[in-house]
Amino acid sequence: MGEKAISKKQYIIDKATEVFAAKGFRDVTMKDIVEACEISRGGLYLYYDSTESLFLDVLKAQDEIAADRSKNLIERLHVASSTELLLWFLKEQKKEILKRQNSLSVAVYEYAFVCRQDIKKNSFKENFDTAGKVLEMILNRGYETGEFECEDPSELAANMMYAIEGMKICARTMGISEKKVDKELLYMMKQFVEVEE
Amino acid sequence: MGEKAISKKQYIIDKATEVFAAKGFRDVTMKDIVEACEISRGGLYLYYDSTESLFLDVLKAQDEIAADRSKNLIERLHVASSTELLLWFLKEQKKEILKRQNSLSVAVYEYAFVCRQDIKKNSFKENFDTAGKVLEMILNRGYETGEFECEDPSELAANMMYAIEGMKICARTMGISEKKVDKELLYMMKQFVEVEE
Amino acid sequence: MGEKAISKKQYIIDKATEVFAAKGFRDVTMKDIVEACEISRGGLYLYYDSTESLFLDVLKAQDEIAADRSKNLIERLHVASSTELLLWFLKEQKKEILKRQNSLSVAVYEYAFVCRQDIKKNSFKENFDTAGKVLEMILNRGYETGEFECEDPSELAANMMYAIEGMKICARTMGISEKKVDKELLYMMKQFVEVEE
Amino acid sequence: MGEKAISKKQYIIDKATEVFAAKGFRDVTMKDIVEACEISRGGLYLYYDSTESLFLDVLKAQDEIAADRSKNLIERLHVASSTELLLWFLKEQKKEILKRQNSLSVAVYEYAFVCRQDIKKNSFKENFDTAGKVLEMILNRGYETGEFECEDPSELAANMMYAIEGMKICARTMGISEKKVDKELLYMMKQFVEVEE
DNA sequence: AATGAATGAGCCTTCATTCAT
DNA sequence: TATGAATGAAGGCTCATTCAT
Repeated sequence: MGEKAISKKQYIIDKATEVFAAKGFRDVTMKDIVEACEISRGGLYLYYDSTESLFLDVLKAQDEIAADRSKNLIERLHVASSTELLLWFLKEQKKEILKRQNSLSVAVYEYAFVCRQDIKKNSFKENFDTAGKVLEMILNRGYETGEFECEDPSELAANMMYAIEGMKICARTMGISEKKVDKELLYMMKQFVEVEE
Repeated sequence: MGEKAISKKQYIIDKATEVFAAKGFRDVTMKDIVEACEISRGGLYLYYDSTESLFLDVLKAQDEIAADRSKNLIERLHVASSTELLLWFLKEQKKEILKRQNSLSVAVYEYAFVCRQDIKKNSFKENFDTAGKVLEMILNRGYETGEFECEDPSELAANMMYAIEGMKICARTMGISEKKVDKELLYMMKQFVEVEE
Repeated sequence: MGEKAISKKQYIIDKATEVFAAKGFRDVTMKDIVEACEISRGGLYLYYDSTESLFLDVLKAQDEIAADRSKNLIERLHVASSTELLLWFLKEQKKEILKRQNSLSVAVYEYAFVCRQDIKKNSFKENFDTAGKVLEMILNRGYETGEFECEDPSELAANMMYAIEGMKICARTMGISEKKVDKELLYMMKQFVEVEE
Repeated sequence: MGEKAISKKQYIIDKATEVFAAKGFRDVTMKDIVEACEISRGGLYLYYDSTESLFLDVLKAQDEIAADRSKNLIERLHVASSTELLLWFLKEQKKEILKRQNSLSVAVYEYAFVCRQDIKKNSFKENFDTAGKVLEMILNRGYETGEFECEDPSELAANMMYAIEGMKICARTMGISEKKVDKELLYMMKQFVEVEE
């Protein structure tokens, strides 16, 4: 594949990302993609032969973006206080929880429900684990510096990640108010850090 | 609608429940239902004119089952220790988290992603809230009897419910081991009750 | 068929007449009839096994009504002036031309387009011919009494009937104003009788 | 739409015209069209998404043909006698009245019964009015040249058009003999022009 | 006579996928 | 590479008609 083909592929991925964010995974047809990209049906098939294969590349691109973010955060680990980092992390999570429109998360959930198990392992778990590891790092450091008071940062991180994931799905299936999210995040923090409200 | 029609409807609901549990919501066609029920296409349309209307009745039937369970539990509130009840509750949740095949939960998630907002409110939130209230009741009682040591049973219940929901969705999207579930449930309990492992 | 059955049949015909008048012929289903009659599907089939056979009986009933009307008119032939009778006749026709809602005429047209040729002959032409004969009678008598000035009452009657039929179909396909109908009817009359406007 | 698509569309219109002429409007299904065109179901939907939209294009094509004919006639207005033109006009009408098979007129009637009022106005009335105007032109000119003896060419034209329309519908609903048509047309002419039989 | 649940043929419509250009 | 017309399988839905009760 030449350079040109690569940039064309990237173009398709970018456009498709918007489509999946707007419509989820199941409702997206090849026609939707074709129209969003303003290319021909046959043209799309030169690069992707199903919405699934395209979505996998969309996910991969998202993974890279997420990985970049983590790297940025990790670099900041030593120039900011753990509390600052934690607040930043939770703020990001809150944003993701409440960002109901134009978020890929519904597409991701939908895809996870139908896709082959082995693919889930590769492309999916990673995202969740990466965030978990970042949180764990923050907690560990806070524990070391004495900012946080927790017995087992690893288990705490897991617990928090599950609760955050729970809020995310609740937001998308039954709605959740910003106030409730704040309350819950605050509750979690109080378990291991002094919070001035 | 006569008695016969009601039992036929119940028959369809039962068969459909299996289908939805096996295939989720989006993949189920009227044809699937027809075949599962071994009736004619037109015959099904006498009772339901879409998979959605049928699914709503399936949910309603599930709600009733869940309501019965809660009632049973509440009746036991005063004959069992709070710790016993809590263990029972978490065992049930664990079962639901790990029951990956033949569970309606994926169908419910999928449906929640596409359905009209007002229906979510009615038929969906309820399920989550009911479980939350049961847990809150148990925690409250444990707090009163001194079995549990928690400051705010209500917020604790919310936190636990979100984490449980998070595990549920993780189990369905990326897999989760029984060991991990046990670990997480144990972690949650340790926060407010002495546990002998 | 017993007396009871006859009256039941008449009941069905009456209800069906309303349905055909409201929906034309093609759009009427056995279900429509069943609902209008508030009887069971099977019950209807005891009497009629298609909308066509039912419609034929509806037409027959209409024919009888029309025949009665003609008889009444013919009896009046000698007690009213021809001009009076002509005016009455045209007034009736005008009513029929403009009565766009709840008229059987669309159903009749629709049926005529699809039905077997031999049936048309029997049940259909009659209606048109009966009206033509009545008009001819009136014209003849007016000619005899010197009220009308026409060379060939028979041909005049045919001409008028065609023009009236033309207005009827135009009213149903493209609309026609009452003013236009009046103008046209007046034009026809002026050809053979003095009209004071 | 490229040139190719236009000619394909024209091809479909041509085949569909035959189908509508043979079966009327209501009985025609997308399947009928597909089979007549020998294309795939999906292929037809590329061009038309209902028998109605297709029929409207069929009508449009017919309108153009009719418009061409009128233009030809009008050009002949000054090179032929009005009597000649009138005879030509009536001959055309007679042809249309008696052409019972493979005529679109039944489809047009049927369509008019079910279509939205505003469409009738546009595509339907026109046909009738165009013919009426042509007739009026002929009559007017015959009046001016002294060939015809009529007081009000406009009203005469209207009267004749209604009678012709009446014959057309009678031909399709109850049958009409050629002899009768001739007799009626002759009768109409005699009212304003000397006819040698 | 009467009921109404049940059947299945038949039409409508969409969409992934192919292929000649 | 790129196009977009064409295909046909698959699912949705309706309705005349039957039949056990």
